[in-house]
Amino acid sequence: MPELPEVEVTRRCVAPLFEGRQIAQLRTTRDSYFFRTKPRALQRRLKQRTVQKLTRRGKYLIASLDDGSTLVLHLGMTGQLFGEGVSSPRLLSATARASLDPEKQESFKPDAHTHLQFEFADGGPRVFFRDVRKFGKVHWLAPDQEDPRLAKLGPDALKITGRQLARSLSSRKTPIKSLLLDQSVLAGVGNIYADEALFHAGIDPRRAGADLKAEECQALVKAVRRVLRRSIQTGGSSISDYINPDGADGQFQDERCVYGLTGQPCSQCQSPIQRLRQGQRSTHYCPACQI
DNA sequence: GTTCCCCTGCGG
DNA sequence: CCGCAGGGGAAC
Repeated sequence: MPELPEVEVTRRCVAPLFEGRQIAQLRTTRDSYFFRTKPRALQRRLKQRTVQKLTRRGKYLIASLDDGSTLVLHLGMTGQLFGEGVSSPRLLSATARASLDPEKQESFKPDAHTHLQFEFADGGPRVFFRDVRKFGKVHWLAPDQEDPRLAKLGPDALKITGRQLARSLSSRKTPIKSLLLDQSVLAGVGNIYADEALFHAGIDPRRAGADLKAEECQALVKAVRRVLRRSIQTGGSSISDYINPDGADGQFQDERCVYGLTGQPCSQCQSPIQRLRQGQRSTHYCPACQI
């Protein structure tokens, strides 16, 4: 679910809940694919550690700890990281929601999908990591230990230059849409913002990477930056699962031009937005505006 | 390059 | 019942 903007909004919201606080205890669910580091080991490694800084690389959140070790978090498709006290029905499944009394503003209670509960020594608000589909990941790194996945990330999508992009695309016959999703080319773009950026740059998602001219690469990185910045400003996109850690919906979904708008008239030319399959993901684009 | 997998829930 | 979903990794 979350792409760079949602991860960045999440980081900004929860950083104050992590930074400078000592973890007293970590509660977890039972072992699953979610845990790259097993629950027991995670609990042992984090106990008594103080979080110094919460940073972001691409779609990863990285907590640096006071003993030089690192906690790496990825939200996957349905991951939610938020502080205790948030009251939001969207955190719950439809069935769980139905059983809630809408009158009393009940705050979130950890449920079966709440895989991490950070409890702090100051006794203040806990931090929860909830993930229904468990495509999210948590991973602990010893001091100086490198994560091969992080090492493979390309330049952050907010920072990559047209020149850098052009260089990565040369000699690639893969469709540009798929290349935008490739985190080793640039880090942070996912399915929504890839489609939106290609629309704003006027580029057909099926074109081979190597086919893009220098000016088009320039236009594309500008479009990528514009949609990502704008989405961060508006609190991200709330389409199905995502909500801000402060419990509010993002607003960027209202500014979408193509994603999830199959059959709707293009905002520029009124042609119906088309949908197609690339890899296992769907792509949305305007057949008239994007060439 | 595709294809399939991980997992759960929703909506047609 | 089926196909769909802001992700990523591994196997053909």
